[in-house]
Amino acid sequence: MTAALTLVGKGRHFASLGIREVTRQAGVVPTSFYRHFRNMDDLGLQLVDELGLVLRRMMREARANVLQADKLIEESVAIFISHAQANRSFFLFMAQGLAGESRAVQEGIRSEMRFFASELANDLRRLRLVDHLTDQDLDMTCDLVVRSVAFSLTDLLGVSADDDYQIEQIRKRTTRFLQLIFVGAAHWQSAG
Amino acid sequence: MTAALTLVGKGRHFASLGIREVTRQAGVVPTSFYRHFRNMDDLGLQLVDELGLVLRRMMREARANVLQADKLIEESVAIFISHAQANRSFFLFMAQGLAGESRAVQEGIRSEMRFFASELANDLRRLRLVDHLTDQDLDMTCDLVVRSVAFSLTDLLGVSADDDYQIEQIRKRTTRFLQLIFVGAAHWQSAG
DNA sequence: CACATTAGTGAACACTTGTACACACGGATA
DNA sequence: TATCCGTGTGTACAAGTGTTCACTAATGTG
Repeated sequence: MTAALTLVGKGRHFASLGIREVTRQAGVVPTSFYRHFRNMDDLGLQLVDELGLVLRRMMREARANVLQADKLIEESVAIFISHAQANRSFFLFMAQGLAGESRAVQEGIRSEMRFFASELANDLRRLRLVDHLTDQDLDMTCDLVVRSVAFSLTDLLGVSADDDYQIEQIRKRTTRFLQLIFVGAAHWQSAG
Repeated sequence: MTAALTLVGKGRHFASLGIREVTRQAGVVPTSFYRHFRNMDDLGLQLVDELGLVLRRMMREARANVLQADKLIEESVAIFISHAQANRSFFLFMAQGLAGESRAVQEGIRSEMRFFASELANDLRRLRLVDHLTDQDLDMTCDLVVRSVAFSLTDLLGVSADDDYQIEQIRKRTTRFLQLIFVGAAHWQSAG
């Protein structure tokens, strides 16, 4: 699995990886592959599971670090970006998988995103920041937030990991996106 | 090119297509490929160019059909969805290419999206619907709109083309996303 | 008409690919 | 101590891969 991620990190697309290629990168003979996975789709699914762990760690850190509400968005975006940098290959895999070849992987990633969105909704509810929204409207808002962040991810992964200027631009833009969405949410009742 | 799109439409990922595979689908001998393209990346780039045409046709239709402003969002989303259905393979290719293997294709698609967003900004400006926003804020809003719609695209392409119920759900959700964003934009000044 | 250009053909090349099979080693269990 | 069991190895095979080259048939231009 690490070998596959390494190749993805080098710019390859997961869908174009072959069994021999992955085992070669892992420094192991091709037949060993079958000791662990039935095929590449299977490997992809196990990667999705690990992706879940990465996301949960990220949420935990965000909850621990975001103390005062007024900086909530900025802090969260910063944490997200630093995690995306630290696990670049993982997030690359995630971005690829969303429109990938395996329906199962696609569904898995989508489901991780839904989970993430619902956790976000819980947190916001708990912080009593969104009392005027119905549950349904809050879910929608969080869904949109997660999608926007996920899309920013593809921006982020498109620039080189040490291009601080561009990364800062992406951070600012993502922050403003979320601010815009929350302004919308704050005034939603009047238009809903 | 049609052959490549056909394969993508059948669920294959563009990055995993080979020259022989594409020519086979095209009913032509492998060597003929080189009469038209230098390699698969080249083919991808030419597909991006054609994608531009598809998008432009879509914008033209939207401009022609969206007459009264109060239904602007709903109408536009509907037109987008019907175009996405009519050119499923093209949009599938676009969704894949955003996180694809070829940096050039990636950049091409991104640039088409930027163009789309800037045209949208022009239209909104012309309709005098957003007089209170600075150019910069309007650009940001349109960027977010285009991204949200693009993400909905991956939802849409994930369900079968004749699952009317699911498609209707996606249409409604996308519409509400955009409404939320525009509510945010309408009140942006107070928070910006 | 002669000619150049374009698109397609078929054979050939040196590799790479997925997968099967029998086998070998090391650590845990009984 | 003997026996599994998980992991890795080496060999093998049929099929598929990208790319080359020289050849041919159709097209439109002088």
